[in-house]
Amino acid sequence: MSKDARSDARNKVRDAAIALFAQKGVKATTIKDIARAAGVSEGALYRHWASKEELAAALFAAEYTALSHSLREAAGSGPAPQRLRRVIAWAFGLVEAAPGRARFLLLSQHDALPLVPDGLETPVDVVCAIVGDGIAEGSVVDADREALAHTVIGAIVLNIQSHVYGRQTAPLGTLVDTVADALLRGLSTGKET
Amino acid sequence: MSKDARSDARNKVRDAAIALFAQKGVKATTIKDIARAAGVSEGALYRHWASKEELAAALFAAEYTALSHSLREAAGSGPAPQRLRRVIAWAFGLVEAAPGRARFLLLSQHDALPLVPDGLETPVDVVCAIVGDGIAEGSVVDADREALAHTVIGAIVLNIQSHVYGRQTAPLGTLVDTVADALLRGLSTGKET
Amino acid sequence: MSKDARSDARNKVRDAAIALFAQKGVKATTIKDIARAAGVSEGALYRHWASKEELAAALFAAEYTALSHSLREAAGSGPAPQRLRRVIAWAFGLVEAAPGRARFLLLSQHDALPLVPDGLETPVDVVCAIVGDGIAEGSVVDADREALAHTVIGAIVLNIQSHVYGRQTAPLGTLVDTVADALLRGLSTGKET
Amino acid sequence: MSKDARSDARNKVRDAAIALFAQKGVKATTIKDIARAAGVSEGALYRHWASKEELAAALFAAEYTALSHSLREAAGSGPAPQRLRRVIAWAFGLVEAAPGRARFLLLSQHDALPLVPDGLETPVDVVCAIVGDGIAEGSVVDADREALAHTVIGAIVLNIQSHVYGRQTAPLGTLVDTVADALLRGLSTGKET
DNA sequence: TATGAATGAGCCTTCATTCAT
DNA sequence: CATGAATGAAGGCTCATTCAT
Repeated sequence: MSKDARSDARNKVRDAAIALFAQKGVKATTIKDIARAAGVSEGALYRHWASKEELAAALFAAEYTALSHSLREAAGSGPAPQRLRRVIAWAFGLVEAAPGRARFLLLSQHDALPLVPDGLETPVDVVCAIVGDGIAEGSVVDADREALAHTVIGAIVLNIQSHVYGRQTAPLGTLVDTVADALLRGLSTGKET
Repeated sequence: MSKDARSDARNKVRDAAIALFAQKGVKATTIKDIARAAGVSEGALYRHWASKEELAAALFAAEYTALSHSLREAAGSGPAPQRLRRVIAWAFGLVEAAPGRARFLLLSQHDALPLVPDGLETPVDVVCAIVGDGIAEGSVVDADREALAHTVIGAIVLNIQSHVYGRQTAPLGTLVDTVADALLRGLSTGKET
Repeated sequence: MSKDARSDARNKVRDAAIALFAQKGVKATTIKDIARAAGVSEGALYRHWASKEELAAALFAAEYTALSHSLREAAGSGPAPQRLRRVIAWAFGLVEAAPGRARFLLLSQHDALPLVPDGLETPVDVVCAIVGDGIAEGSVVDADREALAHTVIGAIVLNIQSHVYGRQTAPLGTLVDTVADALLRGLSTGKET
Repeated sequence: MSKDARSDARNKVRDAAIALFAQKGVKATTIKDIARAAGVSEGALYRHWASKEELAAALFAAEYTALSHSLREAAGSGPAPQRLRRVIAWAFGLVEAAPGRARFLLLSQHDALPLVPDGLETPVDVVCAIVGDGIAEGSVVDADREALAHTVIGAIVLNIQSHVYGRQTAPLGTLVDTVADALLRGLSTGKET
């Protein structure tokens, strides 16, 4: 079906673009690069996205919100500290399962973050919400919700970054507890709901 | 004096370039942009740096190592937890004192970090060293030094980022204790040396 | 047909470039010059050649080897002195038939000769071979083959040059016998095989 | 004396420029190259010549006419064939004594020849005159003077070129007789005056 | 509809020339 | 006078985008 064919092209382009953007950055990746890697023509690309920049923005937004959903799902339910631990574990797991996607999100954030539309739920929102829940339920210390959430996210992101850039050689999986313990010891009140 | 004039040109270019790189990134900033903003000719730039890439790398390396030195100085001496708290306070202070520099370091890291020569001491090294000292002296929990250091750095960086991008509206100064308390509660053993 | 269009572009560029290189030399001819003269865009040029230098080298190599083949054909067979006379006649004829090509070969030789790949047969090789044959068959004096060949080629080239530069106003056609007689009287043994 | 100092600068520039022009061609040699090699400032150059092109033209014209004088002197007197033989010997000798100058004359001729003012005596004129004398005195065959002269000059130039470009490995000195014999056998009537 | 050749604005860089010191 | 930093036009080349086929 033509619909499927089109979807195929979209997917091939999406995967190729993410991989290339992750390797070289958006600016350094050319339309020709993407088209060749995806096995489509350069013109075909413009049938689905209006420009290279829009492609990057759309891809980033999609990955970014997909990440939010996955994170929310991975967090599950229960007391906030437990949910945060699961978030950390899941994030570290993602890098090992899909390093290209992780690198893409990392590398493109400064280019693309400003282009993400306002209403969408972001991974930051997800963690903020969990922290907010924790404060409400008394399991997380009562402090600036955003500040605590960014503390958690920062810890995750930088550990991932150091792994991706090769400074951290220990497998991320082995660090989940180290990071989560340190973080949760800092954020938790110790009281369970 | 010609010496001063030369320094002036260098400094004007440096400041203009840092501001522009911070606004738009290295790739999106043109030589013409920099020359115009600095009030010098395009050619003049090549008397001081061999290429745009080298300019970016030199600027980044200089700021990056200056940051390391400042961080080390700001940390002072004493038990690691106290030194880390001072690092956090200093970093948050820097953003309010020199937002352009902070944005430059944040935005250029993915472009320029790979170009920083190997031997130099980085801000990451500084924090790692402090954490390492803390572990040695028993004031910091005994865990992967890099992971803990990146947890601290990530917390700092992401809080700065959220401030720079306007998500966090509270002045960073008011968040020092929130972030430091959470982090240090997580990292400290409670034992002082 | 697209195939023809492509060939057209290549040919238009080739002809324009040869003419311009012949007028001003490779270095002094700009890509813009060529594109304008050929009626194509500047970028189009890079679809066929990787750089201006490669364009010049490819064009020169093609003309240079085409010249070799023509020379060899024009020489025909028979005793070396007769073949050399035909070479001279043919070379002088070429200048009148295609002065642009001749000028191009003359003007570009210092720029482009070093870029011609080693294995190719050059016009110099052709004349050397004829002289070598002549020595072997006893129709040419027994002396350094290269030196004799360059004597012949030099006589041809300089007469062409003086014609192209307007010093020699007599039509080259009328000089074939003058030059050939002088040269062959000098090279021949007088013995026919 | 300042006059001497100026002359020194002129000479240093001249020698450096000739060497560089001979190595890389006029276009590829920069003012900075010349100034550095000559040990003078870039601005100093403009005190003696109005532009790089004028420098090249002046240098070429000077070498070109110096060559004429040397050639005329070297030719000496006597029957034309003997004088031509001395011309050949002298030219081949020059290449071994001053290869830079020879290369410069060879390489720059297409760029600079059109700029040589009309009235000056050129090496071509010198040979033409000798050939003309030869015809008048009956020692050279009665044919187009220019054509015969260019035959001689071409033989010289191409043999030098093949030597300079490394195709001819035999020392030029050993080829004087080969080339001169062939040429003079072709041009002479055999009658001495 | 898909293709990929063509376009041309714009980029980085060079370098002849000028001129303040 | 000599110097060499500054200028800025111009060059070669790239690449996002368009459009004829």
